[in-house]
Amino acid sequence: MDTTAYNAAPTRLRNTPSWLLSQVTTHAHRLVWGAFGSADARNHHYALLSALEEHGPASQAELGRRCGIDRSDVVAALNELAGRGLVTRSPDPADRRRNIVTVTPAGLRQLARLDEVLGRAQDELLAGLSADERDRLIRLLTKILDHHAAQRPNH
Amino acid sequence: MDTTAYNAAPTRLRNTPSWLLSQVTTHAHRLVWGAFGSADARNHHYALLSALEEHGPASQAELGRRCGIDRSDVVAALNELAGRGLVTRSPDPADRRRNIVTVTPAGLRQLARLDEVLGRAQDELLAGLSADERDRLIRLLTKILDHHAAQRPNH
DNA sequence: CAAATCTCAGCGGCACTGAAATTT
DNA sequence: CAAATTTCAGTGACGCTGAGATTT
Repeated sequence: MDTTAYNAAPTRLRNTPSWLLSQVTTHAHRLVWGAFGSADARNHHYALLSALEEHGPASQAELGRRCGIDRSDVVAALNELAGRGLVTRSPDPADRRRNIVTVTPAGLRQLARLDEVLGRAQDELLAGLSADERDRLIRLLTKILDHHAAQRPNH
Repeated sequence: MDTTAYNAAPTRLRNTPSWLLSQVTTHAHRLVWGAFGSADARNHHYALLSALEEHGPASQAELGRRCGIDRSDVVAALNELAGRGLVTRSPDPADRRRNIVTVTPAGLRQLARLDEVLGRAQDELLAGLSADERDRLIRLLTKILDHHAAQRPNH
């Protein structure tokens, strides 16, 4: 007798892309959460540190746009990062509505740590796929994302 | 100047499968939520109705296992479905720990309604992909899911 | 006794809304 | 004036935990 959950899932669900996506994303979330938890971090922290490392200092609104994080959640995540000395917030003299957020050396070290544990989580997540299949998956997901980004520029 | 969010996303994120998955799943959730909302339903409702339609009456624990829904959330969703006459709960005479959950004719009509709106949401979600690419995506996601189901039988 | 089932109360990450205060 | 930015308070779907009561 087959006792696995997914093999017994209703045909309707197994044929529905959005259901497959959410199931796989749940697995991914579990793995990444475990990996980041060992470094006391969350998804938003990694995204924000990545954006700051790649593009340099930025306003909170810009960070939110780049990472696809709501303005409100950017505030909360930056509070946590700043509280631990991983980023600094300073007023923008050129536009006093804005904060300029900058990543600190400690923030860059944390990012490197997260890169490592995150890589291992990806390997676990995709353990069932060949290198070719992983490439194809990334390309397909990127294509969907780009399509919707074109339909729905910024939020 | 390019003002789209996803094209500007950090390279680290765009190369991380789990991030791509969660972004696409967020889009999917928005579309499906909108579709189901027009029929006053949620994801769990569709999953449970699907399982009942395909496999016939079942206990709550079995429904949870089949659909990948936590026992606790099964209770809540069935409360809502039963309250609207879409399923019935009756004690199992053969094992009095269990309820036997059965879908009603109204539940089947609701399922048919949901099938229709859900199909349109999938088309929107995958509008950027060819039929071939959609097939490939489904196969890749299924392969990941089956791999983890084998590693992690039930829950 | 151990294990399974149903139920309830509650938590936490994440996406999101609405509104206020400030500045452009 | 309208629009953008930061911030806060709060909501809601969803995954999950722990515990109690009942039954096998």
